[in-house]
Amino acid sequence: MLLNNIEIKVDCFNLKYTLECGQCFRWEKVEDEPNTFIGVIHDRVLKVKQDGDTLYISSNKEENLEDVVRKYFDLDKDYRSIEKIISKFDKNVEKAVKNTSGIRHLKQDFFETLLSFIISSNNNIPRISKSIKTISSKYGTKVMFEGKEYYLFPTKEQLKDVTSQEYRDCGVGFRDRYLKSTVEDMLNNKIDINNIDNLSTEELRKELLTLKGVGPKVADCIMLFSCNKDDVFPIDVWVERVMSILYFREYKGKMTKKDIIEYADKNFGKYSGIVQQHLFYNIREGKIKLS
DNA sequence: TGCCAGGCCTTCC
DNA sequence: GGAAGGCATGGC
Repeated sequence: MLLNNIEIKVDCFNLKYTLECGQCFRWEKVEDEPNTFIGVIHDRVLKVKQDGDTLYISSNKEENLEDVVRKYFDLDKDYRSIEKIISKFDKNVEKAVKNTSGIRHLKQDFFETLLSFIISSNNNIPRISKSIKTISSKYGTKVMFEGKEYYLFPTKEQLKDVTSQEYRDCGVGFRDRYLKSTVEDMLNNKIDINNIDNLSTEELRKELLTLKGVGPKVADCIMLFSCNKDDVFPIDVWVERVMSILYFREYKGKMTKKDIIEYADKNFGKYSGIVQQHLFYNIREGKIKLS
């Protein structure tokens, strides 16, 4: 038993759904320990177990542990009320939320999320995770936890001299030059990360789209999973699929991304991102049937 | 073997 | 401004 174990009471929170719904890539399920995950976030390793309405947390770093966890898992937002509100949008959302209640949007590190979702484009989750793990172990800071080595995601300074070829050696494929270019831009403070909270969703999207490898989908994911912007609606192949089935059946697959965004803005509004995440997870896990 | 993956960039109209 | 093609790599 570690000295820095803490317990936190939670409501409307599902650890498994939150970590396995595709918004993060650095958590692993612990074998033989039910509902327990280990992940590297920000400046530390976390081991988190959920048992009912209690989280049991240990870490290699005690400093501000509860604050870090509360912020990372967005524990101070009232998701129970939000789920109640969005469940009234329509029967599809109601059913999806019922299936995957307790998904929360993480507040992940901006730089890590930026690079992770550049890597995610036209890629699959296992390979994305593998590439990020390789980059971290090559260039990030080593930390020890429970006798094992873990690596923090590298800072932009730690990636300063990494070449395109070296990124490619980490398995990122053609995205190598996007990473190189974006790291350079971040080193030159092209985006002021201290000012992100002061920007509107539109202002921030505009800035993100100036980075190589960041298109509309990746920009929306970054804003949703690291900037607390809940009013975005990232559209990937899965979301296109689920929207086609649930809301655009008469279009027979001919609807455009613009059609989908307009529908989300009009019907899901400032909760678009939360609705999106439930729909995404439902279709990907087969909880909504393809037909 | 061919298709797909949490798309984006470039080129060409 | 929109459409089409190319792109690394691993899993199935």
